[in-house]
Parts: sequence; structure tokens; C-alpha cells
Amino acid sequence: MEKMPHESRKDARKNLAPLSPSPILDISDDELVTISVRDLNRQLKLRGLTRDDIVRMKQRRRTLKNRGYAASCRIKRIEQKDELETEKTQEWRDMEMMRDDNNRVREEVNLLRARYEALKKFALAHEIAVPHELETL
Amino acid sequence: MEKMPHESRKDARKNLAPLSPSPILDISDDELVTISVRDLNRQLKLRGLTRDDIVRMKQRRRTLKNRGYAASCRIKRIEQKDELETEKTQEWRDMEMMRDDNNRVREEVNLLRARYEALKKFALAHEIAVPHELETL
DNA sequence: TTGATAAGTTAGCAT
DNA sequence: ATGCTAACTTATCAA
Repeated sequence: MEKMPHESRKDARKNLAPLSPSPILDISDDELVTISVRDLNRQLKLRGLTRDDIVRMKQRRRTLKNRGYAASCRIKRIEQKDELETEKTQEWRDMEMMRDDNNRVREEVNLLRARYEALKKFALAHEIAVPHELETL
Repeated sequence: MEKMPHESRKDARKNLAPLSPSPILDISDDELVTISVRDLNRQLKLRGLTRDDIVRMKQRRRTLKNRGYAASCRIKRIEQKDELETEKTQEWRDMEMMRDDNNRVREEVNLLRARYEALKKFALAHEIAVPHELETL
């Protein structure tokens, strides 16, 4: 059966332990991942934070960044797949068109042949000598 | 630059903590994931294992299974991608062939037209009346 | 440090 | 219980 896309795990995270056991800085994930390294360091220094806490904070930032990268990576992948499928469909359409075109031209050839034959028959019936190089099609 | 495939993480796992803090049963991951549920339960019962240990063991088994599923899933994905690309290439080849074919038939039409014109010119030169329905191509 | 990606983990759906 | 897949985490590589 068809499966609906999961609800974003980010939203379903309530059950999971927070990334950092205790959010030392009252900074949201969104902020933490957005803030510049310089500003982050300033904030870190401003409050008195353990070296461990700083490391943890840096790591949390890195992880959040990675979460974003992973998302882009996934999106890119499915986009590329869609692209491939679209191209395939388009090529199939082009092929159809060319096939039709081809058939039309073939029809034309047949018509021409028939006319030519009729003309030769006419010549024969009226005992008209047709130049050799015009006899065969 | 082109990236080489990672060394299997399974082999690079030395640094990571083992899946289970203490391997209660002396059973390798390979065995644990292979053994039947029935046999596993028997082994679990045979030795005196805490309920917690049993749960942990079951969970380890599930995780190992999942690792395999994830691998299959990835492989399937790249196979499907390869398939799409192959099909695209093939369709491109078919298209080329059809294009050539088409051009050949067009050539033929042109040749036929030329002959027909020559024939009509011949008729005109010799003052031969051609039936109306054979005049136009 | 940042970004990307392969492999592993987890949640959740379906069988 | 099993298998699959999306989202997430981690390890690694490149820039």
C-alpha cells in the first residue's frame, strides 16, 4: 500500500531526549544554528561556561548543521530522480512524435510509388517510350 | 574532487562503543542476527538473564536487522537510479537510429519527387498529354 | 569551519 | 516479528 510521508521527525521529537542533556544557554536550536561562530563564542564567554559545556554547545551546533545538510542531501537526491524520470518521459514523447512523422513520410513514399507506377502504366498503354534512366524508381 | 566510497563503517567501528554495553551472551552480531527467534529465546532462558538483559538482547538483534535493511534500501535506491540512467541512454540511442531512418526516407522522397518532375518534363517536351489525376504529386 | 555523503540508528507504517 | 523507508546522527572526506 502507498505510504504517506512521515510527519517531520523534528516535530515528533518530543519523546526523544534533547540533543543536549541540559540546555545551558537559553538558545533555541534555530538560533544556535544561525548565529555566527564569532557571536556564539562571545555569548559563551559572556556567561561562565565550563569547557565541557562549551564543547557540548559546539557539538550541538555542528549536529544541527549536519541535520540540515542531510536534509539538503535527501532533497537533492529526489530532485535528481524526478529529473531523470521527467527526461525519460520527455524522450518517450519525442520518440512518439518521431515515429508518427516517420510513418507519415513512409505513406508519402508509398503514394509517390503508386503514382509513378500509374504513370508508367499510362506510358505503356500509349506506347510511349520512356527514357531508360526514368524507368526505374 | 571525486570521493572514494567509505571504508565500511562496520569495520571502522573500533572507536565506537559496542552496541550493547556488556555482551551478556557470548554471541557475535553475525550469529545474533542469523539465529531464529525460537533458538534465541531458548538460549536466553538457558542462561539466567535479567528481564532487562533479555530486552537489551532483543533490541540489539532488532538494530542489527535494521542495519541490514538500511543497507538493502540504499542498494535498491542506487540500482533504481542506474536503471533509469541506462534506460535514458538506450532511449537516446533508439532516437538516434530513428532519426537516421527518418532522414533516409526523406532522401527517398526527394529522389522520387525529382524523378517525377523529370518524367513530367519529358512529357511536356514531347507534347504528351498526361491524365489530370497523374499530373500532381 | 563548512558542506556533502556513506553508513548506522531510530521511529513508524505495513504485512 | 519482519521489512522498508524517512529523518536523524556520526564518521570522513574535500574545500
